[in-house]
Amino acid sequence: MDSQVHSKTSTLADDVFDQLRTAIVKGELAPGTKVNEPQLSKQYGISRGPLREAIRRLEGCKLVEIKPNIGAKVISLNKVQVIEIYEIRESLEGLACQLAAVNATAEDCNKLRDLLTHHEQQIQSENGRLYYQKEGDLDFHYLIVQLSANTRLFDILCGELYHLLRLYRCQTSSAPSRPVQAFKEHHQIVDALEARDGELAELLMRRHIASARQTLISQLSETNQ
Amino acid sequence: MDSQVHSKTSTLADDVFDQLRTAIVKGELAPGTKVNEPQLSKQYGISRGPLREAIRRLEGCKLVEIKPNIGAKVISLNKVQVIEIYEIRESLEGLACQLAAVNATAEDCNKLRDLLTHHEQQIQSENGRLYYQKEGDLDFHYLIVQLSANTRLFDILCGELYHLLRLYRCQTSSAPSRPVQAFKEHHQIVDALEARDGELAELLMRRHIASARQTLISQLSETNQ
DNA sequence: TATCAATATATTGTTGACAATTTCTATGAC
DNA sequence: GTCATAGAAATTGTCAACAATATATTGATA
Repeated sequence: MDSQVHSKTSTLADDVFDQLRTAIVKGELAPGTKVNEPQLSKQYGISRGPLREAIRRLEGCKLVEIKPNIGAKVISLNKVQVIEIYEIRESLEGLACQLAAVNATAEDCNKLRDLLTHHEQQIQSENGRLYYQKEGDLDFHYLIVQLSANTRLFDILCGELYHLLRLYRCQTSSAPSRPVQAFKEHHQIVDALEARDGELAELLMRRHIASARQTLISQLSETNQ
Repeated sequence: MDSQVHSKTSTLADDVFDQLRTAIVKGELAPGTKVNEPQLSKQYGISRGPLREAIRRLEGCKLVEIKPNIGAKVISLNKVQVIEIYEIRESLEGLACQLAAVNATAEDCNKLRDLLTHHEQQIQSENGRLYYQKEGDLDFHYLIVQLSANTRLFDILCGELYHLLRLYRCQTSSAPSRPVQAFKEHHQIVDALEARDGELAELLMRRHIASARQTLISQLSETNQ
């Protein structure tokens, strides 16, 4: 029964990769931070071998940049790069809506409604507002991408781009700046999905993300990071 | 002058990563192949340390899959996954055209024309036909993505998805099946770019890729790989 | 002959040591 | 005080050895 009690299901490199990635995405390892191997190997209680493997994997994910003989640095995004990501999001999440409109069941749509209702409740209280702004927005988008049933699309958006946006939000301590409007738009998108109107859902989603991008661009002209 | 003659500009792990990635994308390391560490470390004349780092980086790029205590395997795509990629291409290359229409200079458009003319000449001879089908098609798309000036878009398409398509073409020994029609469509896209009509360029590109996807889907119903 | 267990071999995972390079520090010249 | 240089310290790159696990082989049994 417990025949695989002896075999480990993960390696040290895998574990540390997960921890490092989480630390980077959550901002605990701030963008631009140098990755110090002796320090981290002590901190995680492992030798430098598996640690370096984890760092190389992060390099493959483009979460750190390695320069020979110098070391790895946590990536840091400037506003131009974030705007690039928003352009891609607009395109890809439009696709996600199109596909989701075909796949989503009534149950799926209810789930989306529940999520929005829950966010609405959270947004009432001031601390909840913070919660919604920080994570809730992406939760909604996350679910829709799942409904697209396109695995690679999911990987690109939920496994890469959303991580980077979280990173950037930590980096700049910024939150989505139009939560109430966004909330309304989210409901409209679910309306379209329920009506199985993929074209409309795509249009609304693209417009939704384009608005957020516009907000970012206007911020760009103010400060210059 | 030659003060940096002593410092290496790349590590063994970097070099081997490049070689392995090329080998995978070119099909020399066939999809599904097990990555044998002792064998490869002998072949490249390095120890297993940097080799494993290179493999971990490939894992980050999703070109190999590693199972603990078992090893790495070169990824292999099935048709469903390729169709997923085509869906994403349709979306992202539409975006690329939109952006390229804004950025492309007259010179850039001439470059695109030259490329197509060159392909036209190649396509005359039978062996050239093979060349065009194998690489020429992607060359055209590559250039347009460059003109989009969106660095991350370039990374996703040219640094990931095109690699995977090459991989798949090697895997199945298949070539794009509608080269003449594609050729015509390419010219139409350049027409739109020259006219600075981003909307039209996007429409044409999306239709162009959608056609290729349709061809794939009809092949899917015949054989089942 | 097929199946299972025990052993042997090969492969992967991990570590610590050493070499190569960079970064920090202190000394001295101007 | 600033700058350059030489040496010291720290960090990265590489390797070989060992431990842990998986795979292959052998032989015994039904």
